[in-house]
Amino acid sequence: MSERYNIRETETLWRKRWDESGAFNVKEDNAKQKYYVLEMFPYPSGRIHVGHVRNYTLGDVVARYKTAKGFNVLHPMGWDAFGLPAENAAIERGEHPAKWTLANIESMRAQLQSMGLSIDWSREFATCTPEYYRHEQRMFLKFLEKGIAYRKESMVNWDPVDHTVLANEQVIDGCGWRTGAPVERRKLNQWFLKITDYADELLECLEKLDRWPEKVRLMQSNWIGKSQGLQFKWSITGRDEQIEVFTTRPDTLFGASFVALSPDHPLAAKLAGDKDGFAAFIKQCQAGGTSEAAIEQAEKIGFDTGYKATHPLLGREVPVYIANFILMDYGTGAIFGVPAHDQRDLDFANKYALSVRPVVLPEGGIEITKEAYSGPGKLANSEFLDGLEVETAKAEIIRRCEENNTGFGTTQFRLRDWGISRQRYWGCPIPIIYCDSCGALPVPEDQLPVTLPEDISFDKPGNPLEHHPTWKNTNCPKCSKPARRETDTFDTFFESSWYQFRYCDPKNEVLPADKAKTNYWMPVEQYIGGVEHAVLHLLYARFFTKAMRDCGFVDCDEPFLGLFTQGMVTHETYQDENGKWIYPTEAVKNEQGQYVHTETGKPVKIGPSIKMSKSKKNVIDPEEILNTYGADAARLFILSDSPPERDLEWTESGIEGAWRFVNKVHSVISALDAATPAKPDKFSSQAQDLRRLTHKTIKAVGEDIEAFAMNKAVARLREFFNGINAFHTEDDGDAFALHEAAEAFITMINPVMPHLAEQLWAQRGHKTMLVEQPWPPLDETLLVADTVTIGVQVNGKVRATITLPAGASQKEAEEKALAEEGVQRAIGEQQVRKVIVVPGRIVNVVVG
RNA sequence: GCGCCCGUGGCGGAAUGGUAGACGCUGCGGACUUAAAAUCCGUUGACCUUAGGUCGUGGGGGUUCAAGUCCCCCCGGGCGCACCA
Repeated sequence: MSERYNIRETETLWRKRWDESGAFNVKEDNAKQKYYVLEMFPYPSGRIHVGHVRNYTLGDVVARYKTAKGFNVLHPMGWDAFGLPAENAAIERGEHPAKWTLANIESMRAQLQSMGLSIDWSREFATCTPEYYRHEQRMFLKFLEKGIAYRKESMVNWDPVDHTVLANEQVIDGCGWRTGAPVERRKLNQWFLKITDYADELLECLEKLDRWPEKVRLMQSNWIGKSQGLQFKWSITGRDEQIEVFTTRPDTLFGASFVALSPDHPLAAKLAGDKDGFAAFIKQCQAGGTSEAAIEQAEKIGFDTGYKATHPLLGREVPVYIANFILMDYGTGAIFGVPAHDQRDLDFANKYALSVRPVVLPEGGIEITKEAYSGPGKLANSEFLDGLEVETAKAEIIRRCEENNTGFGTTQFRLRDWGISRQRYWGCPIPIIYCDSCGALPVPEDQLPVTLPEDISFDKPGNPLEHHPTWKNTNCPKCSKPARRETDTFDTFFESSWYQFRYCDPKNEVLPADKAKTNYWMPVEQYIGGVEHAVLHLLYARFFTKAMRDCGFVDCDEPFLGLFTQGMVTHETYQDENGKWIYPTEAVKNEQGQYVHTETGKPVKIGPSIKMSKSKKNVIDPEEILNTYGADAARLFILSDSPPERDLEWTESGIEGAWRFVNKVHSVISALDAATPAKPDKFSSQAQDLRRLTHKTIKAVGEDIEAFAMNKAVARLREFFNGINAFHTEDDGDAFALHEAAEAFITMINPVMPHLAEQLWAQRGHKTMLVEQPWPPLDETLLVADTVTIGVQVNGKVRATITLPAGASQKEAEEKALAEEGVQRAIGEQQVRKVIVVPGRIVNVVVG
């Protein structure tokens, strides 16, 4: 009979059993259909946060459900173990990054394991080990061979105090996030991956990713930024050089009032290098960093070269400027300005008193002062284009330029090549050797992997590898003379770009992964993670997959067939009477129902539920939750209420409600008779009702999980439980129905509350574990009820409900509906014009 | 500025165009208890004095026998992108 449910003991017991039996360890099996479910792997910060709990619970529900549905499910876990925090810990506490990282992995693994996830831990790896990153070095060299990797000079954010490159997101208000020093723009030799070669494929394949959120596909599409237009040349009066520009609005050529070059354009210095004020102008352009925000705030400034440019079709000269808002990385690094139809050009023209010539006129004409017109209209003041619509004019002018050989129609992308060099220690070494005579050479195959030196010092700013006394010294593989190693390491997004393949064959010493294995497991059917990686990681991983494919490593085009992006976890915020943020654990309700501080007893101000953050202290510690309420309650709560794609509000009452349910399920289900009764020929009506509920729930829960509507699945299960709890057995049929319901219930709560489910399953005398138990079979014939209760409307308003036999005719329904007292009252003196009967749904009496 | 998403009880949220508010949280009432906690039972959209009715899915219009759901306009909130030529 029901005894008190010992959560801690029971949960530990079942985790041990799963572990000992290797319940979640899988291998390729061609007889079974595979299903690969993957959650974004964590950075080993040392402690899991609630976001992890949500992420991995969602994945585990899918994994356990798909396993029960008969799939061969791969559900692995690993560690995204390279990255800055380890170096910061080394600087702050003098602890070696490797030691710090490995210790963090140990504690985080224990925390994750206490969630009871159905993970194949035998496949675990950490990306910071040579066993993992050696394959990256091989891939990189193969990329180099194939022209996918290359080296070039580029502009970067440079922190003058730390002597290191900063990513755009590490620049805050033009200053380094750690040092606070104003960031400089610097030209640096960096390694790049030619993601732009894949721009078209990356864009086109987005259409096929129909199990991705529309939002993410759109973000990637915007990021890739394909645009079509005309690339054509202007002559410079009195010089031989030509200026090539790209435009998406070739139709506005006759509205041109200037040509502008990027300050980084090779022609800029040629045309203006000897002019007064040029050096100062360039310096001004370089100040202020390269972050989007910094660029946006910058005022448009230009430098008049004094030269004029012409185009054969235009027949007049326009001035040539150098302007700070022209990007060298996009298009050709030069433009022609049409102030009337481009806001930036108009701002620039107004500042330098350049002419404004409208050439596209909407109905009724326009006057341009401060706002450019970019809408539709007919061309004017444009000679042979006059009267044409914008699109026709574009085509026409491209045709003319191609005819006179000054230009051609082309496509440009916003996407830029991926700069992968980082001046860091804690990353994968880039396997390159620099020789004064032979240049940059790949590290020979037999010298791979290039491993990080263990004796490393962080006492100087800048790249520790650069400062290492001996590590970078080596000999040229070609001429054997002394040479230097590349001291930069890969961007840590490198590791996460291919880890999905590595799980398929995590111990392979020769290859990233064996093709036979990746061909079996890949692609990932269901990927789950935060939306913050919509363009970064998710785009890199897609690109990497294609690059690996083209280098013969894999036969896969897209890594993730299905993607689910979960919402954030939020919590109320609390402030004490001085406005200081306090932790949720420091606020308690007093007898009057007001929140007060646990120590001072003074009132606490409650703020809105917002994303958990350390600065606002509105965080909860998953370990504490797992210890107090158990994994099942934590999992249940995190799946309840909120749809997974939306933000989830963490509340104490919510987790307590979940905990209550766990205990109640245990006491109620434990108390049921465990014996398996024989199936009788006849069932009482209450038994039929229960069986219908059972099979309705089997259908609904399956559909909900497939649709990621975990909150609905939980609601169905609770409803089902309420039905079981209210049931009183009176005959053999009832016993059978209850037995059927109980076993189905236990099987279906398994994805959500696996420990409790196993415990109840065992208590019912089963010798096999629930992890081997298939999803309960659905009997569709039991879904149909003998009677249906439907609403009766009069002019669309519900006035009564009637209960009819399942196969009742329309006439019966109509008669019964009209016989209802409430219906008659609503009809009153009015004339019945029409009666609409939708069988099994509604009766609507139209009067008036 | 452009694009996308979302507005339903005190709260989180359900609802193939067909009985709005499933399921839960909170609150309230009761049982049990010396008492409390736990547990159990009942109740919980607003308004009208009850039978019963009226109003209710951000606001306004429309389509329909029937609209939270479809269409148009507006308001509010959130997210993404943004000198990309």
